[in-house]
Amino acid sequence: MDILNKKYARQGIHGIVSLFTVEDSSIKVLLVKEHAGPYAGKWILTGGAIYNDEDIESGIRRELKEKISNNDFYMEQFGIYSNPTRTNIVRMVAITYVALVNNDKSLLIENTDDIKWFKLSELPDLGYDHNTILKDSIEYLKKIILKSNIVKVLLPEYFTMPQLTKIYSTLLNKTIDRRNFRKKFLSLNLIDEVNYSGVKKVGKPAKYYKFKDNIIEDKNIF
Amino acid sequence: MDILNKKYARQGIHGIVSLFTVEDSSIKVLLVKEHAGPYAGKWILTGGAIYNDEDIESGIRRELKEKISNNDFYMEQFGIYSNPTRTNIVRMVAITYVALVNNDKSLLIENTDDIKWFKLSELPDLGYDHNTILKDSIEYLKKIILKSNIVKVLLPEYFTMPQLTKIYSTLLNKTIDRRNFRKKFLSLNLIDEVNYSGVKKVGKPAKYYKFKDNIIEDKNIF
DNA sequence: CCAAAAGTGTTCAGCCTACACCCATGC
DNA sequence: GCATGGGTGTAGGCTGAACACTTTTGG
Repeated sequence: MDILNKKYARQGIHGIVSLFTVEDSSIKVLLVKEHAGPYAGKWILTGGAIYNDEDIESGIRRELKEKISNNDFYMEQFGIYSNPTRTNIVRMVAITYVALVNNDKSLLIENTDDIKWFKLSELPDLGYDHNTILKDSIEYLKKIILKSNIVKVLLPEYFTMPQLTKIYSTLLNKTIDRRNFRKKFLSLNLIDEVNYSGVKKVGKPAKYYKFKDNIIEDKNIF
Repeated sequence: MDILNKKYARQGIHGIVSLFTVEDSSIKVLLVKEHAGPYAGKWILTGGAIYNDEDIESGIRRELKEKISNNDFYMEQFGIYSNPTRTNIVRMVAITYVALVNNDKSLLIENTDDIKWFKLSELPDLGYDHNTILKDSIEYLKKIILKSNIVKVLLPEYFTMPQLTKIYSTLLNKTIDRRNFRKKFLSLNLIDEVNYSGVKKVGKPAKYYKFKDNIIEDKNIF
């Protein structure tokens, strides 16, 4: 490739990530406010331009490190947006990722007005083509949680069946029969029962479980 | 993005495609011989650098137009190879596609020694990281043919159940029960019976079918 | 009539769904 | 003991796999 040829000059790669979490039974996505350019003032997805000497996943993790304190998240590439008019400075190809992170109150490094978790039911209009990317991300997320144990990052180490059921029910946005879910999930052999007693509440106490180590499989959960 | 910043300068995008076809009950992939650079003389997958003003799919179709006469192929993006050391001139991110095309003898525009269809059982060692990309392509191809009617491009307009079964059996590299396959495929509602009589052979004559128009769905075929 | 190839029907097992029922706790 | 919530069991329907049987042709 002739690097001086105008046809190829001035291309760049954007790594863009839809980082989701679940809090109070709703899904939230991390957005930042754009400072400059044609979409200044608009909310956009996180990520940014990738350096020459890093792969895309590293670039995204670098960007997120500046924004959230928890770096233990699940991440998966799902799309590409290569329309040459999607940005108007230089030609940028967007490589898009879906990510999941456990929420806790201390997650955001700076709790300013320029970075916030948004409920999916209260989304603003996003800059660039990020409305489309986010919509596609949500669709993709629903698909992949049915095929692996990636919700692991959304739960504490020890958790109960009702907790697990609730996460799935929230992410899929539908009611799930707790009795059938229990049987199905146990049969997948992804979790082990642990001897642990949580905080006591009304009703029969729930058993606690933990995910087995390092299992990401392609089984269909539903 | 500051386009003069060295961190971002000199990046480019490769569109790379594993173009498959089926001929004589075997899968073949189109390879070209590399002329220059560190891998000169090696066989590699088709594709190339994407121009500033085109999206990736257009770039790949432009490249393929120079090589094959039939432009009616199915194409789907499946991967990204962004390791910064995968090429050694400038930093190139590879966006990879799987494609399927109907084979006929006049397919190749130039029938030189520098472009050839290779059976998967007789593959040479490929240049760059294309061995990996091709391996991943095959895996991906097997997955997607179970979820849509993309094999349409591999068949004539009117075809029989035995023909269809054979294509699937070849692509998946396993034996398929013709009776169960027939029932399953018909229930998907992707094809219509047509009133047509093919060449007569030994045995009961097969019914002919054609694909319905414009259906690409996410049903699971197996 | 027989072989060959295509098409039809039947049976069984496994899985999902929808529920009824039982069990352990706090008050 | 009773309300609350978690855990167990069962019956019906759908789907896929295995395979016996029937149909239509050529010779």
